[in-house]
Order: sequence, then structure tokens, then C-alpha cells
Amino acid sequence: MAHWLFKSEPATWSWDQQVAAGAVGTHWNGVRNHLAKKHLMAMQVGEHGFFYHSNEGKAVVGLVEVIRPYYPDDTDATGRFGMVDLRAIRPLPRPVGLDAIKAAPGLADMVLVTNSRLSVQPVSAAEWALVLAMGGLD
DNA sequence: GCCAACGTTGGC
DNA sequence: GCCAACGTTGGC
Repeated sequence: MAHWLFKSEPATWSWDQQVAAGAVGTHWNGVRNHLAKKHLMAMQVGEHGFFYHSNEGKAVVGLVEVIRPYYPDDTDATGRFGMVDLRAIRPLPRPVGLDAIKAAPGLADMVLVTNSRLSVQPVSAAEWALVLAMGGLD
């Protein structure tokens, strides 16, 4: 199973809001980038991702699960882009900050480091395990 | 709030 | 189809 990372500015959509959305989850809409779209299209129900707070916080704060695969984003008038649905699984006991990620030897190739502007990113199995451990989960 | 990086748009 | 101009993102 693949792993992912979803970025959100807390002022727009925060982890607390994601948690409040509960099992029903949310539509991860608003993606308008073709590389991000490609990642969304590759996602399968049951796959897990990191929830990352950009700009304010700058940390991986929780885990989410894909609960509905790619379908059209009704906020996109052009019809070119789509979205998936996500639900919160659990917070990280210790949020993993961008500074810690940049400082970790095993995470130098993380997309968060190499292409920080991409809003939906793939995460390798090794990166996933390392960030989980840094966040206090096994 | 600045600005670098990057994606997109539109004129040619 | 190239590329300059522009807008947006996101770290600092």
C-alpha cells in the first residue's frame, strides 16, 4: 500500500476540523495541480497519509485514511480536476516539524523537502516508518 | 511581509 | 510550441 502526504494551511482547513468531520470525513477538494492530481488518482481506499500543517505550524500532525477514491471535484468549473475523501485516524503523539524532517538523515529525499510546494505528495515506506517513529508511533 | 520556486496563461 | 508575464504557494 502506498503512503501519502496532504498539506493544508490550518487557517483554511485544520487537523482539528478534520477530526471533527469524524468517520464521514471530508472531500479533499481544491487541488489544481496536475502532479497532485496524478497522486490523487493513484490512491486506493484504505491507504494512509500524513496530514501536514503548512505555513502555520509546519508539522505533520496526524494520520488520515483514504475512504473514497478519485472522483470529480465539483468546485472545479473546468472539470479537469478531482478529489478523494479522507477521514482522520489519529493524531501524532508528537507532531513532527519541518525542521526535524529536514534535519533527519533519512528524510533528505522526502518530497516535502525537495518540492515543498506540491500539495499532495507520495511518501516512501521508509519515510513513512521514520516519520511515524519520530512522531511517537510504531 | 518578502521573495524564490514553480505552474499556468496567453501572445506570437 | 515557445517563452515572457503573471499568480500562487509556502518557507523564512
